[in-house]
Amino acid sequence: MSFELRATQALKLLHDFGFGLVHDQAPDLSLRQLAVLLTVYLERPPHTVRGLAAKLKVTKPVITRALDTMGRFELLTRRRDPSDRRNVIVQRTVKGALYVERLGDLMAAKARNLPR
Amino acid sequence: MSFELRATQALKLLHDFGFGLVHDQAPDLSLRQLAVLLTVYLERPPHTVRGLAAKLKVTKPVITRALDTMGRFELLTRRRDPSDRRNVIVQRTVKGALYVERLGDLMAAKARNLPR
DNA sequence: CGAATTCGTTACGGAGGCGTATTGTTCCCT
DNA sequence: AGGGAACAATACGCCTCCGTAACGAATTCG
Repeated sequence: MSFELRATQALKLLHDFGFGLVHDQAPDLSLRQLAVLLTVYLERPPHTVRGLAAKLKVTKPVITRALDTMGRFELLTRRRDPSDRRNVIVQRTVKGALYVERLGDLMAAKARNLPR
Repeated sequence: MSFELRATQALKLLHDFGFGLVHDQAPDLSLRQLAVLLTVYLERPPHTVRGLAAKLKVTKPVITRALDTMGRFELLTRRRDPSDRRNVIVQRTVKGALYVERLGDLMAAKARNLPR
């Protein structure tokens, strides 16, 4: 099992994947929002607004708004940190987990159809 | 050279890739715009507004606007079809080719760092 | 030739994005 | 306790996006 993905194959994968998402009427997230979502689901908690902003090198309102939007889709939730009530902890949701899982499956499926 | 990309690996790849793009201050394109761009650069010409709209299952103004935006970044150009002057042909640009190439390279690089 | 069709674009009202600057809480520290 | 720092959210003005509907230009067809 190797991952020697040539650039041309990577492009086709990206194309097919993006196509699948647009085609499926999935919420049209921006690359930034996607990066936030995947960070929360792939990296180790806890995730704060400040931490996410620093990690992505964007301003805090960008994160707040991304959480607003994706929260509306129920892909994420916010919770106040009990130990330091200034902080907001970003949490996963069932819907979000399913959505992320679908992303992975879709991409893996598209990778399977790549020409050698 | 195989492409058995597991879903979890696909997600990490997507995460790293999105991260790289956001980090590099690349124009924050939406998934739709990315799909349009890659279609033009990967599929065989000619590409018309109508054709792209049909292929992506979106309305024509969506394509027009995507061309406006990416045209501003000089990633694409429009040209009137001489043989049927109702049509607009979407064409590649040097900047666009470089940008797309960079996308492929970035993704291939991220794939190389994937855990087995 | 004139009417109907086919293009891409534009207009419109509404929604959401941006960065900067400000606000309200909560915590820290002396 | 009280002043300052840290945090997330909000306000602001501006820009881009959306879908629906209307539009002008070009072509096709009767």
